Amino acid sequence: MLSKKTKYAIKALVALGKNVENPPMQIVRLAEQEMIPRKFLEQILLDLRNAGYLYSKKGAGGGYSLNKNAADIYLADILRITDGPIAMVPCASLKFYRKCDECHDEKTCGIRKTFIDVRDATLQVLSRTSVADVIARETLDDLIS
Amino acid sequence: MLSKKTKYAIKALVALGKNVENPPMQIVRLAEQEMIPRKFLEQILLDLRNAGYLYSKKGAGGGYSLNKNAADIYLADILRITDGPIAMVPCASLKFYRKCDECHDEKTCGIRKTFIDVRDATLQVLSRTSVADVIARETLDDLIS
DNA sequence: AATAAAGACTACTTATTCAATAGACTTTGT
DNA sequence: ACAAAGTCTATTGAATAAGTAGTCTTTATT
Repeated sequence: MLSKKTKYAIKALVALGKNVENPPMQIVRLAEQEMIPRKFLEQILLDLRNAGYLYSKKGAGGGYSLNKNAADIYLADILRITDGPIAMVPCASLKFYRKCDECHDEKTCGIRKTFIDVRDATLQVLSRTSVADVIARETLDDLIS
Repeated sequence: MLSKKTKYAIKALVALGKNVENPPMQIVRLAEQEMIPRKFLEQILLDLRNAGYLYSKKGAGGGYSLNKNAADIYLADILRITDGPIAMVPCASLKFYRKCDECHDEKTCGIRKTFIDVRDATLQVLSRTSVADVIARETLDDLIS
């Protein structure tokens, strides 16, 4: 399951993506609008900022805005920042590889191979879906329904 | 991440799948062989049994064996027994649907749509991979290397 | 019939991780 | 100078996962 942290991160990015024409958005406003606990959101935004996805400005009139085009922010990368590995077992992780405690011989582990396939299938979606895509999908259905 | 419970479950099924020509295997033996805490394994096997995947026999000479052909035991179903939903968000789950707390309007939720795609991609692998496949993949590489 | 070898079931405890909160510090515009 | 923002680290509380314990039931063997 996705952590709340990750859900909040995605929601924040989507909100900032929609806010791109306007002046930077303050944490407090974002927290209220998206119903995210303020101090928790603060940490999340900080992580995203330190990873280069957000631009922030201190002081009066400050706030947060996207530091990249929404179309260049992929969910896979966000998940990795907030939740760590995408693979379901550490030994199948691309970016956070760790040996499984339970695993004797990784070379012949059928479980590992299967979960590498799962990881690839997951990434097929997540590393191609951007914040812009998520926004597009929302507004698309707004129009239809 | 997969829980240890699920990893243990898969390992147990694989071990029992390999043991299919022999008399039923006792919990204690299985626990030793697969390095799984005995009492924890006991619970796991019970779950798998109650779900119809294992046959068990009490008393002297008793033990556990598969109740289905290993080729008919799919990982997706096992995961659901031991870990619950496969989807990364409850609102995208096929078998364990629940509304997300954070979600206002599910109909237009871009996050939901994306994670339905992820779920489908994951199931594409997990609902086609059986215990027999896992075993095959192990022994296959035994031969090659 | 007695006994021992197994599994069945339920309850409990402990450890770990997640979610949230708190507070002191820094930067910047007016 | 001051207030409005973000920065950063530490701590607390809650939930879940992992593991443990103990008693009950069934069955094969003698």
